[in-house]
Amino acid sequence: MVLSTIYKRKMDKPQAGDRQQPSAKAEAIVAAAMREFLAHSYAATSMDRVAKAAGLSKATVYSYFENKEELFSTSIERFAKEKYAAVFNPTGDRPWEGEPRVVLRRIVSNFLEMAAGDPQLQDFMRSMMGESKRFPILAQVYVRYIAKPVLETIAGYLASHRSLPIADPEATARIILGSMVYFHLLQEVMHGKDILPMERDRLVNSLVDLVRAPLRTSFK
Amino acid sequence: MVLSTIYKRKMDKPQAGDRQQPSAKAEAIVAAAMREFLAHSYAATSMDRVAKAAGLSKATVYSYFENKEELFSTSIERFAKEKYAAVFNPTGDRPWEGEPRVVLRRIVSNFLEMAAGDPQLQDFMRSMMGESKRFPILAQVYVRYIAKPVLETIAGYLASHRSLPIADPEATARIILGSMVYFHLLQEVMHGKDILPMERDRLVNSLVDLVRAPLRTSFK
DNA sequence: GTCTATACATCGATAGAC
DNA sequence: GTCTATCGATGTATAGAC
Repeated sequence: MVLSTIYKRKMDKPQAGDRQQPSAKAEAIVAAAMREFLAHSYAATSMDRVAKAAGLSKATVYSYFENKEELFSTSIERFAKEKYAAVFNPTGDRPWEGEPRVVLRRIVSNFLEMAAGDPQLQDFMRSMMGESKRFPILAQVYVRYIAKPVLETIAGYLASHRSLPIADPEATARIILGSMVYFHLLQEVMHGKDILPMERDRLVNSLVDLVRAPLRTSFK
Repeated sequence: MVLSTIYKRKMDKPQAGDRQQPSAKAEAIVAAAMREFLAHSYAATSMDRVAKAAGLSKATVYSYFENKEELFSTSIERFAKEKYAAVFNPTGDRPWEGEPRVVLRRIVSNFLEMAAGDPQLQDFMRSMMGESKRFPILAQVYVRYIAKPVLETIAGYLASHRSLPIADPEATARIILGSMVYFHLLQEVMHGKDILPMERDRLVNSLVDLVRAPLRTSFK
């Protein structure tokens, strides 16, 4: 079930067309809530704060959303789907064209650079992880709309280039995405870059080596 | 600076020996706080709840710890250091002995199995990530006391077996640990195992392939 | 030293004026 | 429809009794 469909239902004579055309005011509330929730976490964000950020009174906010939990779910789900487009469509017009090693380098490099420079994405990861117990369905929105399509795209690419030495494309996609995300989590989200410094290119190089041409020398 | 050294200082005549020998009551408070904070997150855990779980009054808790933030930091830091021992010393008496592919398989397999069966570890990851903005120093405790030694151990192992086809042991250690942790985050923490099912062994096999002997067949 | 009782603030949510 | 004002609950932290 899509969370954004459970907007508050008014009891008195709902007009036809209400559902397909959310008001501009509801949009402003969601936009403000998105910013505030991401910046200060669910618990530390008061409804007064959201109302003020939206330029409305708290009562008005409550006339559009049933309660705090629904507003949070709606806002974060919206962000997840918008952000997914950014992650999924890397910069550059034809990111998936070219020689496989070049493509993989471009994809990984773009992701790491984009993630490191996007504080909102770091806050989003914090929210997702931190609230995944209280809002399990929201965590699954992340899995379904971000992780799953990205994994499928990578796995599909690996599988469609049979010349690559990849025995299990789906598992290899997990390795590639997992390495990137955990690198981002350690360096940026967990503030580890001063404690565990590492140039992005070293990770990129080692990941590209996953699809390296087999060596000709024998050893062991 | 180690957080656990900033226990509340009494203003009246501090006795020598107080710092090296925390009272049994302080230990009980930390133990109770650890359970409650991990189970319900920082914001959702009240000091009343901690006090009740410790079998003491709230005023007594405040006589041992300056405030909620200090108690949280102390408790989570304690958990991080205790848990580190469990992650770092996998079950089995000699986990690092044997043929490299066998060793790697054992290490990865043990980690994934242990992580999936430990709800407290999942809660710990949620807390670390979720509170990494409000408590950046605590996130760095995770980096310093868990991620760093694990990465160094893996990298050291890879580096000391020069026959392995590993160009950059430190970056490869990031790939191995990142793949394991993100797998755990997706499947368990983010409740993704029903949406993105995958047998652990498929990830294990693909990771072990990282140190595979180079193929003899040429292609492309 | 430990407890009970309470001060003080904040928050989610709503009633009622306009 | 939107606002102001407020209610009731809860939470942190402390004063004061014992």
